[in-house]
Amino acid sequence: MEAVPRKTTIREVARAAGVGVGTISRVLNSSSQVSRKTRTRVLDAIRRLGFRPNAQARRILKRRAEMVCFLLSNRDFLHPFHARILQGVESYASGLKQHVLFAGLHYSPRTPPDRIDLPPVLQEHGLIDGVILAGTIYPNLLRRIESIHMAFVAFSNNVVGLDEGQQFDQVGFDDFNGTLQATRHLIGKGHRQIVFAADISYPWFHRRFDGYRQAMRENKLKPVLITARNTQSFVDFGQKSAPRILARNPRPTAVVAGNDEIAYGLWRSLSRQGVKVPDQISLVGFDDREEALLMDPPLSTVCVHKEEIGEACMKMLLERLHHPQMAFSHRILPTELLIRGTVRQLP
Amino acid sequence: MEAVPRKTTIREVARAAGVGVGTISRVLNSSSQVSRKTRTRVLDAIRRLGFRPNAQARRILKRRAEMVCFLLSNRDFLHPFHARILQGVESYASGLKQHVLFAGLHYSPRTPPDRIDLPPVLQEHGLIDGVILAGTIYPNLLRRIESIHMAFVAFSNNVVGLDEGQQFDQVGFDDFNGTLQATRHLIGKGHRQIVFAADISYPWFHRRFDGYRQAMRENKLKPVLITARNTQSFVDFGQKSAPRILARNPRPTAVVAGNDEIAYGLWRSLSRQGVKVPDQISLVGFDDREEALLMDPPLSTVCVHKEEIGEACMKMLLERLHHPQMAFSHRILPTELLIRGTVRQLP
DNA sequence: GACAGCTCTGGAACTGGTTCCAAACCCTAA
DNA sequence: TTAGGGTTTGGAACCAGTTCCAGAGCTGTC
Repeated sequence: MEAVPRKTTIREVARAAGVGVGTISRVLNSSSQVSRKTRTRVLDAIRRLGFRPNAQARRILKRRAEMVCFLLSNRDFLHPFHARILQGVESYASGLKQHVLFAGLHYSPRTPPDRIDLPPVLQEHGLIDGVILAGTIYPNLLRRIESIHMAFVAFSNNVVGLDEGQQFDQVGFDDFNGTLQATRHLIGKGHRQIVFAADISYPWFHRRFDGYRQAMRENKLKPVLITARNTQSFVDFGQKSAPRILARNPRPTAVVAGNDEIAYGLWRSLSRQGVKVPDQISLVGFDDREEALLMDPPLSTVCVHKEEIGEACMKMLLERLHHPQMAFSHRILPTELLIRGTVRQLP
Repeated sequence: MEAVPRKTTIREVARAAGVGVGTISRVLNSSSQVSRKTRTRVLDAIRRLGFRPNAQARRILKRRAEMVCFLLSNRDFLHPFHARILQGVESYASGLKQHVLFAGLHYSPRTPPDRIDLPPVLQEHGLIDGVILAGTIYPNLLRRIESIHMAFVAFSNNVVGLDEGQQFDQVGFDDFNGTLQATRHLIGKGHRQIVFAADISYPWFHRRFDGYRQAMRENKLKPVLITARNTQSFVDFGQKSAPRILARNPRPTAVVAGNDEIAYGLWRSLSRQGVKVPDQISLVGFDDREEALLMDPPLSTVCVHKEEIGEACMKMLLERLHHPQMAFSHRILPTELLIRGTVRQLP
């Protein structure tokens, strides 16, 4: 361990190695021709002086920050779902020597775009090359980001209230086919009385409902939507919708829940009333959140590869940065049905 | 919306406002004296040209990146516990116009310090001012960070295998007093047969066990440690320790679980065997994780203010940066006992 | 009217890298 | 020995800010 090697500059290294500053730069960027002899001499000096190039200085010239921001909007806590997307972004990014800044933002969908108070990262210029938008995204935020001419990619499943015309880069997963597949699976297991539980005023639940409905219709079955009122959370929604499901006549043999939290609430409420899952009622969730494995038996659910979403967002953002004129793209990743313990084969 | 205001520089603004570059800089940094008249003229030009100063350039001169890195070690996923710490860091930081980079790292406790392959952020120089270490921290990582002369603060509860001598800035919460308080609470409710369930080879569980033991001893009660073998997770640990608890004679009336996941596993296993919580056995957890509220009834647990930890880490790191010679500090935040539904008053 | 003392301002020099051009160098062939 | 080609190298100019110093401008007092 040597003593405090404070801020050695490229010029000092040049002097120590007896070469010009340009040569040091060439060695550092392993670009173009430097003779083997000079190269080792330079590398030696670098090691001796404990030199590490100042990243900021390079960035000015390169006109690239090699940094992107992961912006989580309107979430008061970083849920594992988004945390995994963030991790996907980070692990892909770090492989390409790109860095990821984390920032949070709270705003109202009704604030005019130019009034949205962006976090400090987005106020400065040149700090980041682009943004990945996660959390709930309203059109005014999109317009705000556009107005500062910042490249961005949005995680599209939580985009709300978008006027059709608006075009931008987005990555999401397939809500529709997820429930379509899950419902077909239930039908394949002999179920006929299948209901769907969620509040379809959320656009993603609406898409999931459409998938469920499609599967029901193609089998000439009647789709039924179950909702609950005055709920404080998705788990609560699940709990409150349980009695409504049990009250139906004939009683449903299976439920497609809008997401795993609803499924969890449903399961808890059902078990409390002595209704066994899957013996008396089968259950399928969506998202593959932590709750799925906390249930007993573990929940069959539609799995979303969150890290992959993050990776795809980062990849798309980099493409945008390299080709600013490129047409906008919307990538939809497939989902996967995870068969665990909450679906029973009917006789 | 004006058309593409690409990279306006301070010199262009100076020309537009008919002043020198120094004046622009002075206005931007709201430092020292600039006459009211000139100031408004400059601000006007800035607005007209849509000028945003380049952050990188300033950083070189200021010798401050105004950026720190949140480094999550040896976790293959960003658990809500750490996610909340990250959010605490970010929200405090952004108030002070500091930025937070997220990075992950995997390493073995046996890798020699200089062999640890740090993420790109830490390899460059001047990109960040300091690091906040979260996740599992072994001594070799601490030495590695020290060797690159980077300021850091560690979240101390997950520091493992530390030789006493090593000094560094750390923030943690009070494992010992948490279980001490929780156990006293149980005793106050009339419980006498209380066991503690966790694998105390983890240092934090050992500290929690010590707190439990202290409470038992000061009431002349015999501490009992319950463990389980071949477990895949904490939840599994809880499940597997349930039969061991029930097998004891006399049967315990209460359990202090090492954390909420163990408590959850315990609860699930107990309910499956028809043992009611809290009617037949009381239960207290630790950490106040999501699982606590997913239980039925919700779990009484020792609450840790995670955002506060993040905030304290950031605050301490900034102090270190301003006073590099300052003595090391170790801040221990208090915990809070959350009384919910899993503790019964004994007659 | 001269001089002191203050505030305000312009712009050169600077930060620590990269880029590029011209010059030096090396080797081969005539 | 010299010309010609490619390779390697030095260093000035640059990027987009900050800092600092000298000087301009203003006011007030003797």
